[in-house]
This record gives sequence, structure tokens and C-alpha cells, in this order.
Amino acid sequence: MPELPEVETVRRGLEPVLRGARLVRVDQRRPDLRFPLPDRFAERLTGARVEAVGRRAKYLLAALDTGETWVTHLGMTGRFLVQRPETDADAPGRFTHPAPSEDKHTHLVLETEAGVRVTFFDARRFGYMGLIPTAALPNHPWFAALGPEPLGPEFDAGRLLRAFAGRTQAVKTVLLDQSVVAGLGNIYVCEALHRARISPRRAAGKVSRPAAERLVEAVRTVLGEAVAAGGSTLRDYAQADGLSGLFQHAWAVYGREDEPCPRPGCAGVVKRYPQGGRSTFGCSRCQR
DNA sequence: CTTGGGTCCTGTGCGC
DNA sequence: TGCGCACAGGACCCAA
Repeated sequence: MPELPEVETVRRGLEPVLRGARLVRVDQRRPDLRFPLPDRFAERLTGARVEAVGRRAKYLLAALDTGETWVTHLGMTGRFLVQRPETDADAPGRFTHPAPSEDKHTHLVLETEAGVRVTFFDARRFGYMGLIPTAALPNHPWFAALGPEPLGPEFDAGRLLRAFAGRTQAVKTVLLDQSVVAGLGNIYVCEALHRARISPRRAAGKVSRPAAERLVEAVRTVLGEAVAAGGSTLRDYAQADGLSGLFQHAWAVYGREDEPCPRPGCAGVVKRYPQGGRSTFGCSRCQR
């Protein structure tokens, strides 16, 4: 999936066109994504004005003037496409995806009063959406157990150590638990652990305080740099404007099996191995 | 309680 | 060229 940097990048792409915009047309193409869409979903969106476009963990939040928030999780392959008619006419072929109306993976098409079209695609349909009373968001099951935002002030070594305490599970696996810290996924966990020189296989409960401090710093740096680069562009992911993020070129270990470890002075090689059914990338030389 | 494994769904890229 | 299989950013659910 899009992890935190990709979701934040999508948020930044949607905000200029959705904030303050009234939704005048909503075309819902199917009754469900990963889960059933809300009852009368299109009707409840139609006519609403978007007051703010936010993000919590990997969730996009569009607060509506109806008192509800339209919540989207992109899953693995969910994408938004923004089309401004005047821009598209000047830049044909800018979008790598087929025209929304022709694509079988187009599930939702919105149009704002200003004539901007926002299309949601999701080939694998692991994504999901909800319409939740804004006041009830913090108590909703999707949000109630989420851990701190990794780029926010609540994420620090003390809190991380408390979450790790007593856990024998590998630190890599624990970091993917959204209740420990919210927003990391497979790529950025591998990147952060490499930067912090911690083995993905180390038991979470055996991470020392200095290592936890390095880890907090590494998570912040990796995510911050990725956000600044517009996220990583993966096979099924593009920014809301159809352009590419650049961070995939900055990956130190992810997708770099058998390449030399990029850490200066380290003679190791990047290895790939499964953990919990997913691929981990790391250097066995400098990560302990 | 934690932990591991299967599950949802489709597309792509590889070896044969 | 076709076929089967492994694998892909997530996270829920259940059994042990």
C-alpha cells in the first residue's frame, strides 16, 4: 500500500481541489470495496461541502459540512486521480491510466462544483471507505487503537520501548503493528531499521534504549524525506495529480537484494528474507 | 494476551 | 506464445 508518505502525498494532491469544494455529482460503480460501502453513500456525499482534507495514519479524511467525515483507506492499490478539464486539454497523455469511465477498476467518480473530477481506482479492492460522524471518529474501530503519528511529538523512544517491552516478536513485525506506531508499512520499516542499524529479526523486547532512540530518529528521517520527495512511485501507485513520487530512487535496501549495502564503510550485501509472510530487506553486516 | 497463518482481490513478471 | 507460480504497498480474523 501506499504507506504514510504516499498517503500524505495523495492528501496534498486532493486538498487544493477538494477543500472548500462542493460535491455535485457522485458516481458509485459498485456496492463494495473491501467492505460494503456505506448505505446511500453517493447520496450522502452529493451536495456536501468538503471542509478539510486530513490524514491519520494511512487514512485520508475528508471532513464534510454534513457533520460526517468521508474516510478512505487505499489498501494496496487504491489510487485517486484528479482531473481539471482545462489542464487535461493542454496535457493529453499526462495520465498513465486509461480514461476513468472505461476502466473496470474505477469504483467512484466525483465531480466538484468547480468542474474538477476526482476518480478512485483500486484493482485489488483492498481499499475501503466509510462515512463516519466526525465527532465519533476517535472512537471508531478504525481509529481507536491507532498508535502515535510517527512525525508527531507523541512518538518517542520511551513510548516505543514501552510498546516493545516483553515482546518476543521481531521488531520489524512489531513496527508494522499500527497500534505501536501508525503509518509505517513494509518498505519504510525496512528502510528505517537499516538507517537505525537494527536487525529486523531482533526481538522487539531486546531493543536497547540507544537503539530505540536511533529508531525513532530513523523513522522520522526516512518518512520526512519520503514525504518531501512526494512518496515512492510503485507499480500501482501514483500521486493524485498523476505525476510520480521520487523516493523509490532513495531506497537503501528495499528492492535491492544482492546489492552492496549503501552504508559508507559497510562491506555487507543486502539480503531478502521472509518475515511473517512478507519480504524483509536488510544488511546482516551493519544491522544488529 | 501474543503469535502465526490464512484471507480478501487482481495484475505482473518470471522460468519453463 | 502460453502456463503456472511467486509475489506485490495492508490489515482483518481466527485458531492455538
